[in-house]
Amino acid sequence: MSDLPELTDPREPAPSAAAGEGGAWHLKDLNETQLQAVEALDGPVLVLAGAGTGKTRVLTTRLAHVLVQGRANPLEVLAVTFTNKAAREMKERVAALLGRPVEGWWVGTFHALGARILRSHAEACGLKSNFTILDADDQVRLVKQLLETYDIDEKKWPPRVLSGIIQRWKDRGLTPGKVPEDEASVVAGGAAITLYGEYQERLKRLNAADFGDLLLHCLIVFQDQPEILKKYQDQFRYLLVDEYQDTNVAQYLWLRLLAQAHKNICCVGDDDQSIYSWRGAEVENILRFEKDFPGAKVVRLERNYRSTPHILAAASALIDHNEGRLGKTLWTELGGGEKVRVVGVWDGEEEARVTGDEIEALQARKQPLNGIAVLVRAGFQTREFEERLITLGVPYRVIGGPRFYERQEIRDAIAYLRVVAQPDDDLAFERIVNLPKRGLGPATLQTLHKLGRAEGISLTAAASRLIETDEIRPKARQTLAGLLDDFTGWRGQVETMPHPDLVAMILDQSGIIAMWRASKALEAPGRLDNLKEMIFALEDFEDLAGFLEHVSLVMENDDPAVEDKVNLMTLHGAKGLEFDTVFLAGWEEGLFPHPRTLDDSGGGLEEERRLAYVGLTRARRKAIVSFAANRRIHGKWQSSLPSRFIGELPEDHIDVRSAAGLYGAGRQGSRGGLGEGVAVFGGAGYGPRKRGKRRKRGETIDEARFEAKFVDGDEAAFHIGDRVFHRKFGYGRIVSVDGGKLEIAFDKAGGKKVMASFVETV
DNA sequence: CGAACTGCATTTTTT
DNA sequence: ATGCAGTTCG
Repeated sequence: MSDLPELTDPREPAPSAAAGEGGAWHLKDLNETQLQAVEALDGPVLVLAGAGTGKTRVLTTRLAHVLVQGRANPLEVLAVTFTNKAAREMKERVAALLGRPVEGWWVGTFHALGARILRSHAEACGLKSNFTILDADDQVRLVKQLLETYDIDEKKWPPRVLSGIIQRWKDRGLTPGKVPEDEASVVAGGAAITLYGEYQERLKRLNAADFGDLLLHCLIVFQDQPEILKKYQDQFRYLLVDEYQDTNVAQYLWLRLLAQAHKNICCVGDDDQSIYSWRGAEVENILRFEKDFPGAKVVRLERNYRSTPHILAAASALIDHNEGRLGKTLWTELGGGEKVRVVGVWDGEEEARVTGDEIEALQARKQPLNGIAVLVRAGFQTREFEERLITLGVPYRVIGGPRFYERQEIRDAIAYLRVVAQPDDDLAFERIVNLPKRGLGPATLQTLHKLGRAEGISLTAAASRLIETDEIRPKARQTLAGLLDDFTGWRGQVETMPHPDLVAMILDQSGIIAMWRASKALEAPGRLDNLKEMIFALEDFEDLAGFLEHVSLVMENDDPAVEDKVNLMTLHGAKGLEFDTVFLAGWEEGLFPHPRTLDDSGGGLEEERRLAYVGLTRARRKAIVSFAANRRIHGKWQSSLPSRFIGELPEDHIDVRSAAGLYGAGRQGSRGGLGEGVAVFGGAGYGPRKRGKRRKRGETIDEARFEAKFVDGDEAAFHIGDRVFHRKFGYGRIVSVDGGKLEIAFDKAGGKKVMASFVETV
């Protein structure tokens, strides 16, 4: 395990039938099955693409092939993905294959394409073409409002939950009228269905659509207006679908309708990588493909170009425990490589320490940090690794954190823009009517709501009427009039002023810039920076509307992976990525498989297992699975057993290094090789030896050991106002001291709460 | 209006 | 433990 294994030619170009045929330059480098998948242009095709089998290459080559062959022009090709990232990649790679950019084609996410169609036919489902797209946050707010108006107990039916229920119905293509009786009467005591109807009414009134509507409304339009459907059916000669195992019913119906005329639909996916059932995905779609599209050709991509034989064997054996798979047998011609390492440690801290040491060792051997990932089941688990990497001074990035456009100040700013662009957008109006504080409190808002509801008009409209009356106090009336004037003024400039200037002006005149300037909150400077950044980002868009569409549909996390950093992310976040070395942390019962998934009769467990499979198959050369015997979850210490998935890994392909006794005695199906007589972990050059005494399993751990870090640390040496240095955040000044925690205003990174042990005075 | 207090839940995440 | 949301008090 000193150096990475020598691999026999990782990217051996597969000789194939196409290689020799002149002219088909874009087909060279494909292996035989890949070629089949690319060349089967007529009729329905299902490509079962195992992990690491060159799925993206097939997808893009096929698209290029359709165009090169002159089977269709770009307008006649529909290619759908789930993420903007995947869509972008597809565009780039096809353009690269063709050696020229492609214009006007229909490549995008389901939602973006749905929105594109809907903008042209909005009136067919009761919207105007400038409808607003609501994000998850808006959806919940709206549901909450409805709960208040209908006096439903929010404690009993939290808005988030109800919003989720509505969303799931939409995922299944169900309008309020189509939800089955028996289901409707049961869910949330029958309240959910009523709410769903009202919710849809409200959306229409707001001239808004949520994400689910982008597809659902398309379906309705297609159903009510066959001539519109026909137009698109005829137009799309070739359809290509990525990650088919992740489609929900609405997406399935949408695709099936559009594919009806030419039936040239190619779906690519892997049932073993279906990990999104909780957000409406139906594996059944892929399992049923051959029935849905009679005469479908099925191509299995089974040759793996990514991982070593041990990793592949371990992953295959694991996933083999699932039932109802379409079944694939991955193989590779790669040679060499280490077995999958399975590491048992005492607790989460040790897990982080050991992982960190291993990463440092890789770093010392000049392995790029970008090629290293630590994958965890749940987001909170990244924290321990972060802390460890910070102390080691190893650069890292956390993938999947909060996103730019979800920040409060950005959403506030956007709300202003939304009201400018779309005066019916009550949700946005409400968000900013009293922001910054201008004395338009709940009383005024209530009056507005009442009037709006009575007259069936938007809040903006209600406001302009209200200021003509004396139903509200003169002061509020004046302020409101001023605000409306501002909006009118801004709207008047939309056409004439460059939009970044306009937005800068709006942010200024609205007072939100001044608000943050005046704020003495720790994070205020950072917020101002973000607002500036947003104005800067506006340059990239044609106009305000284009920007708003981007914000609603493309809430992306584009972290340019240019810097060399270790990647920390959840298993879900890792799908579609690959790394030389993958650390799979926290493989314990009670954490992974996650208990919340286990009640659902077996299906949940299988999805967790697929998640494990996804994790393992991310690794090119090295996979290290770890589990801790003790872990603190939600502030409580608990001891835990190794995940059942560890027991499902084939003995011949794993290398177990666990401290003796860390496997609980009660572990079922434990094999002799595990737990007893194995090299005691820590004896083999694994960095600092544990201090403190060891406890018996099940006994509460010595909390003092953790306290100690702070007590005998230099906490006492910190005072408010001190200048300090932090490895990650740089220089800053202490704002408050709370035991082992410091609040620091960093010069660059803004306000943060950090552990005293991670900073030093300067 | 804002600070302080209380109760409560706490997987995964895209669009 | 922690953070968030809702409530209460000054």
